[in-house]
Amino acid sequence: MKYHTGWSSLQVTVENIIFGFDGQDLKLLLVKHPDNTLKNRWCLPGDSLQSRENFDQTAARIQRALTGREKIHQEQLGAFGPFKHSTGERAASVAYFTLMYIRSEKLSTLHRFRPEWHLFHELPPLSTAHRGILQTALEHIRYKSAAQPLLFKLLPPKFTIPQLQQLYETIHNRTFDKRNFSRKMLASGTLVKQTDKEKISSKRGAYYYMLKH
Amino acid sequence: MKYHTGWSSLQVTVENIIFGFDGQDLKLLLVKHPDNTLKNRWCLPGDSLQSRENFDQTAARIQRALTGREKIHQEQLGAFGPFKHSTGERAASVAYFTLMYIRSEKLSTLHRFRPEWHLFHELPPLSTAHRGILQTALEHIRYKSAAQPLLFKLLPPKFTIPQLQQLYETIHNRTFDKRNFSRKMLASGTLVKQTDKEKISSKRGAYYYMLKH
DNA sequence: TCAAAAGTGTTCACTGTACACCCATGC
DNA sequence: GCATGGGTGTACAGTGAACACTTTTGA
Repeated sequence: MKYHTGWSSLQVTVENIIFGFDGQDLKLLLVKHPDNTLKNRWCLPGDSLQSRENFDQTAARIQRALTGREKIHQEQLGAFGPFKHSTGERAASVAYFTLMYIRSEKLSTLHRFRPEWHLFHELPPLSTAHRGILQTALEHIRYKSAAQPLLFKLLPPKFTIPQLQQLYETIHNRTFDKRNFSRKMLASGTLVKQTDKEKISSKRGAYYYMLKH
Repeated sequence: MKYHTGWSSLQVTVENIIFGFDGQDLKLLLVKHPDNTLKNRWCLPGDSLQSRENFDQTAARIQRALTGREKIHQEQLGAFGPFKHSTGERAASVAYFTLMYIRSEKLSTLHRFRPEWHLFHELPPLSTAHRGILQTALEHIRYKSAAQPLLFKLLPPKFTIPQLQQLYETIHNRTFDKRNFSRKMLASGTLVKQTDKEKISSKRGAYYYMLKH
């Protein structure tokens, strides 16, 4: 055992699972590489560390560069690998996930890697490593959102209970009873009913809610 | 954003939080560096990756080398850093925790880094980075053991309910009602009562239990 | 016989879940 | 006037938490 002597160094990238919700569908942000080996292949957005950055800061920078937004909820999932890449190089990933709501701006105009939102239920093929990371992210989010108000991070400032329920059902891949669901959410005491309604997805319209504070 | 080109490589070590329980006290395995800069300072055991190893394998190797045992429960906590070390180098850690019971063998004879079990309540001073990792490990284990039968991994094949309760109380840093505690543990259906008793810690003696299968 | 730890039951509040009907509106 | 999705209440079971006394035995 070498023990902290004879350091061997490693190529490390920070990969980002960026989930977005537009009030209707759950989506995942993917990019297309401009380099040769992975041309025309959709990938999780990622980058290596810049000098003086730590992992958290790198993940925040990537997310900011692609989405144009600050202060989005972000958590680390862990370190994966090292994998043997198709290029023959061995490299490791530190993976993060991000939860955000999707405003109407087009992403593609913002960045040269052509970031695009993909419907979560219709994702293009990803590499094995990226599929593994995505699977881990999903399990993590399911587990955590069962106990904590995590999924609110995906919602816009104003949202309806049916939207919230749809989001939970997509993530957990099951249905919930709407009476029990709304009772539980309202019982948390963090939702404030607004006076206006969302009238796109139904004739009657559903009241908007906002988070307290 | 460089995006997977112009790789910058990083010095990465795998650090291990190895918890042990001897039926009485919770302990943490620490080592002493043989090199100059950190001489006579207790540290978390860690190492860099050997060629072809992934993070899981490195953690397993370290743990095997120090404890002489295979197949011990091990989970990744995540990636930390990069930190600026006292040597001036920037390096990152991937941290793992391990839960095991302590047999009677002396560790110190097994390894040149003088691994020793330290009482969890009386740890020597550790570096800031290592203290942070340890804190994360504790929170993770508390959170997870509240919902899952994680702490059984710390127990020897034969154990008593009072030992199990003491372990939970140490990890969670609180007391539990012994009637509720034993009822809940027995209700899980995974404990098999033995016919013999542990008679060291009380005159009456406490029945041993084993995990099913 | 006393001290020290082991063992054991009941009650209550809360939480999750099952389940069905009326409401408001645009077409 | 009807189809579509929004909104609401009740009953029951399971789980977690509070709480006190008897048992065993070594010293």
